[in-house]
Amino acid sequence: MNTDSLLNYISKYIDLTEEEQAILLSKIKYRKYQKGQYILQQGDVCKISCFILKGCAKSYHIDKEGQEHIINFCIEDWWASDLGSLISQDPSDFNIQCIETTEVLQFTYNDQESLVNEIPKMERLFRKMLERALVSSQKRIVRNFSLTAKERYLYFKEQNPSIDQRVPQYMIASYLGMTKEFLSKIKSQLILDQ
Amino acid sequence: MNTDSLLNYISKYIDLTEEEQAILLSKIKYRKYQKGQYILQQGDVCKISCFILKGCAKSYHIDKEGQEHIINFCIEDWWASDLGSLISQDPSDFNIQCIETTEVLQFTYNDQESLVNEIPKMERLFRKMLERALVSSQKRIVRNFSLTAKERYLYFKEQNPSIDQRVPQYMIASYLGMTKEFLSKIKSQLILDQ
DNA sequence: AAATGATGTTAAACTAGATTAACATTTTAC
DNA sequence: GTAAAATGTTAATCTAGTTTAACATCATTT
Repeated sequence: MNTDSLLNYISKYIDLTEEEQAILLSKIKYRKYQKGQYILQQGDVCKISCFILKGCAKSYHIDKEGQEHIINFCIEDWWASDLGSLISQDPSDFNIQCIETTEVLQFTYNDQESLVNEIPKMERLFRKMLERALVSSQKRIVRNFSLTAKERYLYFKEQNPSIDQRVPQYMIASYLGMTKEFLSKIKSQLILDQ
Repeated sequence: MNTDSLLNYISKYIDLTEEEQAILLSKIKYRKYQKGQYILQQGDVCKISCFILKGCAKSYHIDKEGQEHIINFCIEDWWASDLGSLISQDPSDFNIQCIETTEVLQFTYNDQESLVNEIPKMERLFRKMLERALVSSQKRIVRNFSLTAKERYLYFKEQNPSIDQRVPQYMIASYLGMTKEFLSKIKSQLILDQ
């Protein structure tokens, strides 16, 4: 179990002693998912947070018309979870499905809460992570309202060149809130523009 | 300075001793804004968080076409701030303007950070607040993608009947990501439907 | 009570993006 | 290496929501 990238990630926010690191790691479980497998299925209660070591997953919602809406791509050094379901323990509205073979370090919400009690400064880590996630979520709402489909794609591509390469185009269209046909049109226009 | 509603709000998340409450209150400043006044202006660095005691403010972004996009309505027992600017100390992309005479309890980010150091369990409060805010922000993104304009309005009205009454209709349209003319059309259709 | 500004309505013309459907290309599995 | 599945493209048609513009109503000030 390679825990370096998790410890490295955490060290950007807080300093942990060797003992604290040991406590943290004692709560963690390594798991490997094959492409296509679900980390979470809509309707199930979310029990875990996953730190992605390697691979890629999509978290998405299926609406009442059966349409898939991608909320996030989860890649290396990101977290995959449904926070809403995790804290309420209500059934989730989201699926999290691996679109590549994906290796994660996971811990349960209970372990996360007891971790916070044993190592109070972990609270600060989670607070800082949540701050950043909230800011980026709010900014996304603004972009969805104020940018055209083309502008949204260009922004996405600029901010996430690696995801743009890595993920099928129809999923990017879903993430950006447009149809795959329209994104295809946008891309062919962009080539003509050059 | 009436601090009951703030203390009551906090008590839903954590228990503070009398001394801790005193420390908290020592960092807080009461302020009254008149209708039309700005708590924050786009381009300024956000220095404070405001807990709303009474009144209502809108936080909004003005895009490059000059269009206003309302991010949130801030009413009693909510917070008004631009977290992104507050944590980065970069110029804000948002305005927060009072649409009623508004009374707030405010504290600076520095005071908030030192508060967290003096009373570590405040970290938990902020974490829990952020968790809820992030969940609701993510759910809003999903709604914006998966619901029609009419459905978004009906959901808003159901969840926020008091804001629907209290705030001019054209601002609600902006918050919901549609034009005021289209919201007007939706509402007249809804009356016919009955 | 008249005037001004803010808010809300209606309707016609328009458009960004969706839908449908047929086809092309790439990847995967056997 | 070929069939099947997954992904991407193109184009015609359609529609949810925007734009524009004129008018109506309500609230506030003098």
